[in-house]
Amino acid sequence: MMDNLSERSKKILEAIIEDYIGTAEPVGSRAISRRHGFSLSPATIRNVMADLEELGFLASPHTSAGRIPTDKAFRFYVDSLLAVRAIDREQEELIQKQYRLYGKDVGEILKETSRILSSLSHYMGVVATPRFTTTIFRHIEFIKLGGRRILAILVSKSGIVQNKIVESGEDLGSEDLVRMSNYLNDLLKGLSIAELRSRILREMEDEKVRYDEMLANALKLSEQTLGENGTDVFIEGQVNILDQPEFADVAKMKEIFRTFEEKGQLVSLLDRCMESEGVHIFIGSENYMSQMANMSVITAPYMSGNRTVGVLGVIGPTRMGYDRVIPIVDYTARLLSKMFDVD
Amino acid sequence: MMDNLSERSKKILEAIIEDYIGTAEPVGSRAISRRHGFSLSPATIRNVMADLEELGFLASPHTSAGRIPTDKAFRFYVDSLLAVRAIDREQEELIQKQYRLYGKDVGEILKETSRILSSLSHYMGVVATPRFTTTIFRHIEFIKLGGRRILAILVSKSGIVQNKIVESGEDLGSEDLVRMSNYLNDLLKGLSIAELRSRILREMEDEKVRYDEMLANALKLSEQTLGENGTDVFIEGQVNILDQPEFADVAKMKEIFRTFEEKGQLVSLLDRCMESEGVHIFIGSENYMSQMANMSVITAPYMSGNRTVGVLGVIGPTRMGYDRVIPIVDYTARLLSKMFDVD
DNA sequence: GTTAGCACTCTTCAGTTCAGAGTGCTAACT
DNA sequence: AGTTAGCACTCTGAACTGAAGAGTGCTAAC
Repeated sequence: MMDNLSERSKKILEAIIEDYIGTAEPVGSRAISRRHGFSLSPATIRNVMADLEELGFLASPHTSAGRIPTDKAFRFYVDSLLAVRAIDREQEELIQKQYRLYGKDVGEILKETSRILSSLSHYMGVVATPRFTTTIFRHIEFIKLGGRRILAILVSKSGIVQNKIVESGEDLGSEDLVRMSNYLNDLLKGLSIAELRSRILREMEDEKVRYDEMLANALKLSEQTLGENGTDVFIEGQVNILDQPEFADVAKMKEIFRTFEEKGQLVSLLDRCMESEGVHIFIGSENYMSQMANMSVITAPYMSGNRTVGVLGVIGPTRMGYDRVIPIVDYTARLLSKMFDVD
Repeated sequence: MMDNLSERSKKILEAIIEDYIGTAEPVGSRAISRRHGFSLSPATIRNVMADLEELGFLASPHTSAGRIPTDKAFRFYVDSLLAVRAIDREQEELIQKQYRLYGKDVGEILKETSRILSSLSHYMGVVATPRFTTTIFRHIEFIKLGGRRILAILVSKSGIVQNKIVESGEDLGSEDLVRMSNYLNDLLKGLSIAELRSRILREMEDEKVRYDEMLANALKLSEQTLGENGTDVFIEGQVNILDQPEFADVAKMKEIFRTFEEKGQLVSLLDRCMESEGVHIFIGSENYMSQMANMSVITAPYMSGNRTVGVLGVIGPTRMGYDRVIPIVDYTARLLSKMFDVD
């Protein structure tokens, strides 16, 4: 689409975008003709810029400022102009070094991942916690707290732990709970969490369950445990965007922080990239959120085995250094996938 | 100390503080003489204010602005002038209604608590996660992940779950792990986590352990599990402070967000209130952190049974509505303690 | 001890001016 | 036909100004 740009126009557009990425300021014709070796006069550049504006790639804040690339320009840049570098050997090692796997729980690892994403990109790092439904069951355990409160612990094959306080209809002893766990662990072995529910419902119909109260209880409890497991998102490096000049304004900052404090919207945004593999890029208005008007999101799903379980990424201004950030996101997703690998 | 203020001076100081809490602006003599029924002329008020400034209770930003209460003034206000109201019946119900205990894990409950604190106070809510060392052991469980990676799950009597990925020296089967859990659960029953370590070390000396490799392994793993469990802090409602006029400045906001992104300092600040019961208040410079110059912290510890396990609180500007916030913090801490109650 | 009066200081805000940056257009050049 | 120099025009941002307003401190009188 729209690829009927002359070679020269493309070069100039690219130069403008790169200047803008560097400075966050409208770029003028003079600067382009001087800084890049075009051997064209500002006047000529201006003509081209006027054309590019016509086509919707550039916009001018006002008459006598330079021009700013539009979302459309960035999309074109990312799709057609950008040569994504492979990740730096150096950065690769940096990421690996920052990870310390052992002695941490999964939540901490995810938070750490988010932190690493933010510190390498200098933007915000986000990691959505694994959606439990896509993982495979490994273990369930009930522990008696006081009264009828029972702590249910659910573990996925890849080591993700979910625990919940559930309430049993009647007073159950510790031995009952152990029996129940054993029964369920046996019953549900190897199923995906998504399948669990229907399996449990089917089992409830079974004759042997109907006459064994304990089993019925076990199934009821497991149902409670599975009910609605929201995804959470770890956002780190929010301060980084305060360094971006385009947000150096109290009102805008408020809006952004408010957006990310309420994580619901972000979750649904990230969810969109769960399906397909590889790095996704959403530029400005492509996020369908007015608050994200000047922000881009670069995401990649991470997997456990061959199942996508979650998404991670970087959020920054639309004028972010895509060539630099894309490989970081990509590599980090691969690395995280490796950690959730079920050999 | 410094209590040799005349009754009138106190009244005036109180009026100034309350005005300042309300408006965040320097308050002038005229305003005081008018708004509060002092039947004193501005000139008289001015004389008193000059004295109060002399004594270090007031400061003037410049010649012709009004005056601002100092940290010392707020301290005096909180200690001597403030009549802490009991919590509103209405608010009490509001808090209770917002809590939904079942179907959540402890982490979510704490985050929720922090959210509630922030939404009721309109400042920032903070909740430090329980320090595991002060809780009582209930259960340990090992689950085999891939290879030598083992997921260790540790549960305290009050239902706090901690999980970690640990590495075993050799390849252990699932049955081994079950035996190990059973052995440890029996061995460590009823001990406080703090006592666990020495108990384990003592057990390692025991003859029967020396000749049973499995037991030795179990102890080693449990040691790994116990090693360094950092406290985390949930901070919610950071956006709320953006509404405070004294921070409506990009540089200050950056500083504040940076302070709270790095949670270490905050943890050590909160730790100071773990020892003694009841509500603690730290005003401005009392926090010994330059970034907290204009902020106050109101905290209260929460318990499990009769042991303090963590701290929660509210962070806001020094000119916060102490009379309103103190009962909120107090009541929330009690409520959270009740949830961790081991009947 | 209290207060009215008044000179003085300092901030804030609305205008105003001015330099600088960048554009768009026209006419000339290759 | 594409490229370029020249120039008038527009808009912003920074610096300066003056006036209004708020508040103080001091003095002298009540």
